[in-house]
Amino acid sequence: MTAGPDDRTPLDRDFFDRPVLQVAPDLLGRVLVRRTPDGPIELRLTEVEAYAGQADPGSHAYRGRTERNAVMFGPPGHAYVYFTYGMWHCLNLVCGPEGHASGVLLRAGEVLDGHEWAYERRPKARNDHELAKGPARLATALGVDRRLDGSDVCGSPDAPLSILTGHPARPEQVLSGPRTGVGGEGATHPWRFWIDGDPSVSPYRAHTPRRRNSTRRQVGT
DNA sequence: CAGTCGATTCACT
DNA sequence: GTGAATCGACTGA
Repeated sequence: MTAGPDDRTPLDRDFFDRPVLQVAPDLLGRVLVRRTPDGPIELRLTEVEAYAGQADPGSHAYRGRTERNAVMFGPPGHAYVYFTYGMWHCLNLVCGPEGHASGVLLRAGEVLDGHEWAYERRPKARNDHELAKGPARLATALGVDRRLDGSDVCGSPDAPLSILTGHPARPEQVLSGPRTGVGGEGATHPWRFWIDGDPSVSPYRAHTPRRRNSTRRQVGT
């Protein structure tokens, strides 16, 4: 690895003001810094997914702007954090021009620093590679919740979240495939990107339609 | 206003 | 591989 002098330079907003399919793979190998009162955690991104605005049936922005997804419609370089399954958070980075509502879901990464704090939040992780192996695990390890929704990742160097240049993955290291857990039309596009062979990359799972509510069990034959 | 279900994870068979 | 956990946002009546 050639540790250049610029690898800790924050990415500027122009980096995110590009088509999401360009930004997403380009985020691999970059370093996400999460600063908390406890201390900083640094994460090298190894897996991401692209969500392509209002035209994308798999995106939260598909049915237009709501209170929850408002940040996606705002300027690039901000965090979109949502709460799901009643217990998890997931972290996205908004990209493309304002109003375009595209974003990149940060699905996995390798903890480079701050392991102590990451394990404190993820006591079930059995090794370093499991700390942020999956989008909700990543957000948990980093202590990210809805309070960080809208947070600028291209802002001050003391901000709660920022993205550094890192060592971007070379194109030949990057693989792509269908998005995890996305069903219907949105399942067909290979808009999930990961670093080939990295142990922190999460396993692929097809979309699983939820079972019928048990409070309304089926009656009759 | 009630019903449905989710860009998931974990325990268990 | 299957099912539970758990709650807020969204949908349609």
